[in-house]
Amino acid sequence: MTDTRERIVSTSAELFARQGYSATGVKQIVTQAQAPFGSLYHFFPGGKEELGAEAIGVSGALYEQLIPAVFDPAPDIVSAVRAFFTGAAAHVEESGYADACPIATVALEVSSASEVMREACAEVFERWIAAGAARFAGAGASEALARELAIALFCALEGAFVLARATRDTEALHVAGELCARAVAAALG
Amino acid sequence: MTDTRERIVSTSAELFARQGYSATGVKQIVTQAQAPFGSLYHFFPGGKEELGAEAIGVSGALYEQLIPAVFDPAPDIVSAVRAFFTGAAAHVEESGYADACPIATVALEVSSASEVMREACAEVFERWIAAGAARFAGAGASEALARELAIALFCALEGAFVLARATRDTEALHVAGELCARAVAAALG
DNA sequence: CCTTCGCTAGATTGATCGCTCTAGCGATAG
DNA sequence: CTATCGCTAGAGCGATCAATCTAGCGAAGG
Repeated sequence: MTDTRERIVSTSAELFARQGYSATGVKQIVTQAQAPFGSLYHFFPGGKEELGAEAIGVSGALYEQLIPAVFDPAPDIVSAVRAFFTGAAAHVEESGYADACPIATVALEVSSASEVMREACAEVFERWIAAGAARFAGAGASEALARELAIALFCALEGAFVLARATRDTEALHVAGELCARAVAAALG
Repeated sequence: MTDTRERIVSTSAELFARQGYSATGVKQIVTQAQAPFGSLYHFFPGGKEELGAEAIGVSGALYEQLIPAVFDPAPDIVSAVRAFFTGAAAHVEESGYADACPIATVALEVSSASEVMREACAEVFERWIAAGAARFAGAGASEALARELAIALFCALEGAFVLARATRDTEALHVAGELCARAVAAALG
C-alpha cells in the first residue's frame, strides 16, 4: 500500500497550488488525503518541508507533460505557442481562477524562507525552460535564441497567471500569448 | 502620533512582500514596527485582512512612482523599457533576491482565500497597467495598443521576478527586458 | 506458531496563530 | 480640578500550528 504516500503527495500538490505553502496545514493535507496523520511523518521524516519539495517536483513533472501535449499536435510552432496560452486561459477560467501555475505561489513564498523548497521550485522551472527551448531549437532556432524564447514565454505566462488570478480575467493571457506568438514568428520566420 | 499607524503599515508592506501574507504574523509586525499590540486593532478593527489590504495599496502607490522615475529621464520610450528591467534586475540582486514585486506573492496567495485582499491587489495592478499604458499612448500608440503593451510588459516583468527569485539569477529579467524593448520598438517604430 | 517490520492511528506536545479584553496613560476640553 | 477620549500596553483567549510520541494492526518470513 504505497497508495497512501501517493495520495498525500498529490493532495499536497493540489493544496499548495491553490492556497500556497504557508496557508496549507499538514492536518488539512492528511484529512483531505484520507490518510492517517502518522503516515505523513513515516513517509516524510523531514516533515512539511520534505513533503513540499516532493509535491513541487510531482507538480512540475505533471505540468511538463503539457508541452508535448500541446506542441506535438500543432501544425507549426507559432500555432503551438498560441494554443498554449489559449489553453491555459481556458483552464484557469474553468477552475474559477483557482488553478494557474502550481508552483509560482509556493516559489515566491519560500524564496527567502526555505532553501530546500526554493531549489525544488528552481529545478522545476529550469526543466520547463529546457523543454521549451528544445522545442524552439527543433524549429530552427540557435541554442541561445531557443533558450531566450523559452524564458520569455515562461515569463509572459507566469506574469499573465498572476494578473489573471488577481483580476479574475483572462485578458492578460490572451494578450501575452498573442505577443509571444508574434515574437516567435519574428525570430524564427 | 499617527506615526505608529504609519509604521505598522510600512512594516506590514515590507514583511508581506518578502514572506507573503500567511507566513507573516501580526505579532511579528508589531514587534518589528515597535508598535504596541493593541494599536494594531485600534487602527485596523478589521484585523489582519484590513491591514493587509491597506499595506498592498501603499506598496502599490510607492512602486507606481517608479514609472515616472524611470520613464521621465529616459531619452526615448524604448530606452525607458530597457532601463526599467535593468533597474529591476539590479534592485533584486542587491536585496539578495528578497525584494522583487511587493504584491505578486500576496496576490497569488489570497486569490482564492480573501476577496478583500484579492481586490486590493487587482486595483494596484490595474493602476500600474493604466500608468504604463498612458506612457505608450504618449509615445504614439493607439489606446488599445498602449494597453496591450503595458499588459505585456507587466507580465514579462512579473514572470521574470518569479524566475529570478526562484533561481537567484537575473538572466530572466535581462532576457524579458530585451524582448519587451524590441517589441515596443517594433510596435511604435 | 511467533517474530519482525512497514504502516496505521491518534493523543499529545509546546509554540504560535489572530484576536479580544481590561487597564491606564496623557493630552485636551469644560 | 475632573471628565473625556485617542491611543498605548500587554495579558490572555481558544484555536491551530508542525511535530513527536507510544501503541497496535496485519502481512511476510522463519
